[in-house]
Amino acid sequence: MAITINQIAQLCGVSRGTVDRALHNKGNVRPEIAARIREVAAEYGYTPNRAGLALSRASHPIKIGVVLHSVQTPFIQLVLDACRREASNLSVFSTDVIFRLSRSLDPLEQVSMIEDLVEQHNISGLAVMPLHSMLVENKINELVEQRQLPVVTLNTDLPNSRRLCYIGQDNYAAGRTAAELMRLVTGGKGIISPIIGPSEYHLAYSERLAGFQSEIAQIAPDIHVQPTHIAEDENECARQATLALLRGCPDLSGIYAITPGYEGVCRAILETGNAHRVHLILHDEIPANLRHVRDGLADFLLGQDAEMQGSLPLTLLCDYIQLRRRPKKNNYFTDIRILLRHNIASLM
Amino acid sequence: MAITINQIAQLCGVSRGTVDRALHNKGNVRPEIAARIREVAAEYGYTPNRAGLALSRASHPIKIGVVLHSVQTPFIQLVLDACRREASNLSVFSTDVIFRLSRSLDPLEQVSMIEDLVEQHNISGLAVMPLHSMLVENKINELVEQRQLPVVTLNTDLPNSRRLCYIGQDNYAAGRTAAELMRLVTGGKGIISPIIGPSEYHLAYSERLAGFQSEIAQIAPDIHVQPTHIAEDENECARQATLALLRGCPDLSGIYAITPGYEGVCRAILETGNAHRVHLILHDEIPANLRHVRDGLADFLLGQDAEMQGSLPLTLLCDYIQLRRRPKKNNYFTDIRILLRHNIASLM
DNA sequence: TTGAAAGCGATACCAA
DNA sequence: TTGGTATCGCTTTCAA
Repeated sequence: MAITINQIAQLCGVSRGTVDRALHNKGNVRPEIAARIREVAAEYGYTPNRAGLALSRASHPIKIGVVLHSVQTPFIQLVLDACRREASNLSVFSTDVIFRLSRSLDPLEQVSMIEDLVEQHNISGLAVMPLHSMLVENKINELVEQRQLPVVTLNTDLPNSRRLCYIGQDNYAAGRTAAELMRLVTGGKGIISPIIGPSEYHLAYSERLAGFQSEIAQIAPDIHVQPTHIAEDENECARQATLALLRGCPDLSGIYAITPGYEGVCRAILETGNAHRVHLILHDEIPANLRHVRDGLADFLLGQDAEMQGSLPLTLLCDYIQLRRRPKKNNYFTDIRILLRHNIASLM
Repeated sequence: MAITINQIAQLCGVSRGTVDRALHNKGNVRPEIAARIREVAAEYGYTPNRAGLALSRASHPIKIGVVLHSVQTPFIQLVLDACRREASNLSVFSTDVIFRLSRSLDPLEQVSMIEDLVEQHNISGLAVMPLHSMLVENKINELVEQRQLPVVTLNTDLPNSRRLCYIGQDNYAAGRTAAELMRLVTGGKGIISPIIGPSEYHLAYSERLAGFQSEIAQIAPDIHVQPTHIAEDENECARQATLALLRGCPDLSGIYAITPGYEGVCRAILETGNAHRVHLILHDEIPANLRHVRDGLADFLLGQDAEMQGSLPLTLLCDYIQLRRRPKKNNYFTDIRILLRHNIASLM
């Protein structure tokens, strides 16, 4: 059993209250006594008991804000689910989580959501899936610098901001992985079209495409890459674009579906009836996509760990706020999961 | 905030002690009052507050036993690390974990380790990586039936025992996945040799081989599978066997290394100098194997989630013991991870 | 059969 | 600048 605040008090011949004040630098302790207390605490490796901490906080829970966008997409739904689950675990530690969810890609809206959490709800930490905009970046930096609020980014990063850390995929590496898999199934030749939705505010998407293109150029110079851009990452839009693509390019060897709208892509392939010719690699480990892999329409699925993207940000913030424990890493890259017909049974 | 035992007491007009006795069936409560208390608890969805639970238990921690074998192998080391980490998290819940580790494959020793934990240490739950032996199976059943002790299996299962659940890979599916990958890289023809250590007491190993063989037969009938059995899952033994294999079969297309001894296999391939001809698929996400993938010696690595295999058994046991919450699933299959050069950067 | 009280570890607040 | 006390939710023990 670790040492407790009571034992430190006894060892130093003072009361618990004094120890508490000394360890939290609240003043009102004679400097030499404070020093002695901190010394003893360090010597015995004092760590506050979390059950005690939680219980004493029961009437004044800590609040953590979560800001997500694109919540209508199935993958972000999974992240949100994981986040809610972890939130209910954290209620054990007397920590409340407040959600602000958006379906749009509007940086102004995101900034105002953050402001609302800070001003109205007095949060002690923020987990955000940031839009790729200076407005958001500046707001994050302001929170960190002027309010000492810990901020973590999830799913998509703003690497130049002053966030504590990032939890999510290395999207560039995911794109490179897709390239290698495409080389394997096509034999390294033919025309491939990545299909990508609007990526202006969504760094993750453009990184996947860049990784794919750069890797194909290196390992399969005989593959011709011809991106298809769609106006919205949504099924009908994706379907129309895929239909046009398949008709315009009958000898297409492969499609790399980078952004949501997967159902639209799959329907278009089925409708044009060349399911057996076009190789297909999809992102996002959602039930519908798993079914397409099982049924043989898609060769591979690239998954990312929704569970970890939802839970780890809250865990890290909670540790930071309660125990002042800084995250060990700057980037917590989640797995780049490769799923095919043979290893998805336990996920369905 | 969930309802507390105090609030239930007030609602029912009795004291906390009475509520406690009623909810835990400790007797000494008038039946009609007990019924009323349980009714109110159910109505308001009472769940004990874990911080309170933990704190009150601080002086009498719950004890959980962990029994592992093959601890000298690098993968089990990772499982053990994860297990230790989770154990230190659980100390928050006033739960102590006692380890019994073995390097051998002796069922008698495993049984006596379990007995020691039960008799001498009075554990309230057991997580075990079981040997494939009736001795172990009977012992597990005895604990469950005669002592109502919850038992979970990890890494390797005894599906016919009365364990609460299994946490680990679906090894048969892992073997099938290896088969598909081998088909991809070899083009579906040639001679392939799975290399496998002693699997008499180690169900996981024989399942991988069976899965591999059955799937190859289905999807790549032109591949000839020719297993190599080695006497010990250890490097020098594996090296000798691999050298003999490569010399005896110069046109070998692929090796599927199923059990530890990977370093030996890799050294043998490098020594005979045909690193560029033989395709290689390895199990186990350990640092040395990751390096072989990075360096191009191995085509694929099949990983399993050591983290989850170490932590989930303890979490589930703790929930079961403290909250009487039964695991939701009979099998918690961990990911069958496919790793190649492009998606391992974040793991190294 | 029931209730009251102490204790677990930490924090907050009031009184000295 | 300090110490004492109440509080959080639950279990355990002792007394009525």
